Amino acid sequence: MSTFYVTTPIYYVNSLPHIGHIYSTLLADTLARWHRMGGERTYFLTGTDEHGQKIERAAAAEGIAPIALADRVVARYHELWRELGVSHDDFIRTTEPRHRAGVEKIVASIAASGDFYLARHEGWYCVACEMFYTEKELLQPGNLCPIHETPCEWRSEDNIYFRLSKYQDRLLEWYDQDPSPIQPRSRRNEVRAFVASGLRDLSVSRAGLEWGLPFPDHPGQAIYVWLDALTNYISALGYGADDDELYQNLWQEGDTRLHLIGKDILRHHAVYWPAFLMSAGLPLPTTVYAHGWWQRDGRKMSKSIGNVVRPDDLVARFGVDSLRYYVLREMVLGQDASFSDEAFIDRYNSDLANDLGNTVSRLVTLSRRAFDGRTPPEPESMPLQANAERAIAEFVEAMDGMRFQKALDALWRLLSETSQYLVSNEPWRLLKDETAKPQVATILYNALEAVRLVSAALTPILPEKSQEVLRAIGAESVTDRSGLSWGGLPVSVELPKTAPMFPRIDKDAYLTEEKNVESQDTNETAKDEAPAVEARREPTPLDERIGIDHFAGVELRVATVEAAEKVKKSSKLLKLTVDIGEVESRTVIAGIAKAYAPDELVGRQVIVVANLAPAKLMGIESNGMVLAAEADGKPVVLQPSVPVPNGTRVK
RNA sequence: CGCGGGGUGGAGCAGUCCGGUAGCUCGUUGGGCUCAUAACCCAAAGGUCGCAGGUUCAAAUCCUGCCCCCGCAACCA
Repeated sequence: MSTFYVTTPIYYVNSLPHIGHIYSTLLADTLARWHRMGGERTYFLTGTDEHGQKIERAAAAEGIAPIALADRVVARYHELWRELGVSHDDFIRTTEPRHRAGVEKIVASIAASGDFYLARHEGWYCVACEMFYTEKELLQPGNLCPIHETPCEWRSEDNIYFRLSKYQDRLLEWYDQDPSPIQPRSRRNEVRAFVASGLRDLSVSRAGLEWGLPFPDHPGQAIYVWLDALTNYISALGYGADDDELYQNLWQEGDTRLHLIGKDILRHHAVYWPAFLMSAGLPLPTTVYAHGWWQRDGRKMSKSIGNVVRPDDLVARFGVDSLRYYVLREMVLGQDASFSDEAFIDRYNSDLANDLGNTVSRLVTLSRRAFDGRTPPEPESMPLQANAERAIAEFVEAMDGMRFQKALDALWRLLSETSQYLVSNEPWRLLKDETAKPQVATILYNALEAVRLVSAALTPILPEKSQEVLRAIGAESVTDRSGLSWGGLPVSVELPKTAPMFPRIDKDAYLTEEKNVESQDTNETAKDEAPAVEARREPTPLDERIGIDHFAGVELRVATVEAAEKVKKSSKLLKLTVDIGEVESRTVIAGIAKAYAPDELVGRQVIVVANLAPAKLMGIESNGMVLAAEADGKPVVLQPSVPVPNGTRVK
C-alpha cells in the first residue's frame, strides 16, 4: 500500500493561533482526507515547538514554569483543531520524551559522521538576557544591554557547529531533481540562489539555555532550536524509539513525505533539515511546499496594526466549512492572498449559497413534488454522465497535484452545466403533465446525481457540509473514492426535510455591523498605542526620571541641511550634510527616507545631537543624529519655528 | 551591481515552462424564466496582456533594455 505522510510546521507556543497557522493546518487536513479517501496509508502530523529562550522568558514574566505556559497554549491548539474538525493522526510536543529520544538519535548519527565541531564564539553577553549582542545593538556609553540597560560582559563561549557548508553541492543537486522537491518553483529558485551563494556552518548549540534539550556529551550546552524542532517530523513517527514501525513505513520506506510550510521558514526546511538528514544518513522529504501569507485587506497582517484575522468569529458565524472553502478557493498555493470580509461573503454567497445550496434546494423541492417526497425512479438515459465524469477526472488530477482552485473550478463547472441542463429541459413545466413522469425522472435523476458527485468530491474540503448535502438528496455518505463514480444515487428513497444549508449572508448588514465593532476595537487599541495627544500618555515614574545635569550632557544644536541624498541600497537612510556652525560641515545619517525626499530637506533647519559618538551605517560614518518625532510610524523632523543661527545650543 | 515575486477588461485571478483565435469568477447593462436561498438562464459592453526594442509567417508567452509595486536581507545614531 502506498503511503502519504503530511506535516504542518510545529507552532511556537509563544503566541495564540492565527489564520496563518489555521491555513497550513487546513491544507494539510484537506490533503490528508483526500489521500485517505484514495485508500493510501495516510498520516497527518501537527504539533508544537516549545523550547527556547522566548518561552523561558515569557513564562518567567508571568511567574510560572515554561511547561505551564506551553500547556496552556497547547490546550488552546487542541481546542481549535477540534472546533475546526482537523483530522490529524498525531500531535507532537517537543517537550515529550519520545521527541527527545528522536533528537538524541539524530544528534548521535550526525556526530558519527563527524559533522559537529566546537568553535569559540565571542561577543558581548547580557547575563539577564542570556544572549549575545552585537556591538551595534549595545547602548553607549558603557556597553549596556538594550533591554536591561545593564552592562554586558565580554564573553567567549564554545558552541557546537554543524558542517552545513559540506552539503552545499548535494543540496543543489537535490533541488535540481525533476520535479523539484522544493515547491512552488519560485521558492526553489530562491533557495537555490541562497545555497549557491555559499553556506556557512551553523551553530546548533547554546551554552546556558535552560529550557531546551541538553546536548549529548557536551555538558552545559543545549541543542539549539532548529535542530531540535525540525526533528519532530521523524521523532513523532518513533525514530529513536523501540517501536519504530511508523517511522520505517512512512519515512524510511515511505512514498510521500510532504512538509507544508509558510514561506517564512523555507530556509530551515529546504536547507538545514535536509542537510541534517543527509548527515544522519536518512531519507529526505519528497516535497517541501511553501505557501504564501494571508494579507488582511491587502496589507500585511500584524498585531500592532490590529488587523489580525480572528478565526473564532468567522467560524462561529459562518461555520468551519465556509472558512475551509474560502481559504482553499482563494489562495493560489505559493502566493500571498488577501483576506477581506467582503471577499469572504462574496465567495460564500455566490459559490456556496447560490451555486451549491440553491441547486440542492431546487432539486429536492422538484423531486419531492414529482415523486411523492422521494428521489426519482430509474432514469431512461444519462445525458449528464459524460460531463460529470469529465469534471471528476479533472478534479482528481487537480487534487493530486494540490491545485485546489482548479479542482474546485471543475466541480463548479459541473454545477453550472447542471443548471443549464435544468433550464433547457424545464422539468417544472413537465410536472403538470402526468404522462411526462419518465422524462422528469430522467432529468431530476441526472441533475441530482451530478450534485451528488460534486458533494462527494467535496468531502475532503467540506467534511461536514458535503455530508449534509448528501443526506439532503437521499444519498449515502462517501468515505472513499469509489463514491466518485456515476450512478450512486439511490432511486425512490425518501427525501428528508432540510433547511437551506448555506443561507445567504446579507453583506451590507454584516459589513455595517463589523464596522461598528471595529471602531470600538480601534478605540480600545488606540489607548495602548502611540497616543495622538501627549496628555494621554502615562507619566514617567519618578524613579526613572533624570536630573538636569544628565540632560545637559546631551549637546543639541541647530543646524541647516546643505545637501541630502539617498544612501545606496537602503530604503530608510538619508545621508545629510549639515552646517552645525563649525568650520567643517558634518555628515549625519538619518532614518527618514521613507517620509522625506532628499530635496525637501535641503535648506531646512534641523536639531542635531552634536556630541553623539560616531557610528557606521551601511558603510557611511554618521556624526550626530537628527531629532524627529514618530507619528503613525513615520518620522517627523523637528525644526525651529523661526530661523536661528547654525550652532545655536538647544536646551 | 544583494535575493526573490508580481504588473492581463471596474475588482480578484488563470494562461507564460512546451509561441498560433485572450480565459475564469465577481461586478455592470439589456432580455428571459419562476422549480429554487432577490435564485437561475441567455445576451451584451468592457483588455494596445507595465513600457520600448528584437527573434518569428505568428509573441501575454522567447530574447534585450527600462519603469512601477510587493516581500526577504541590510538598515532608523
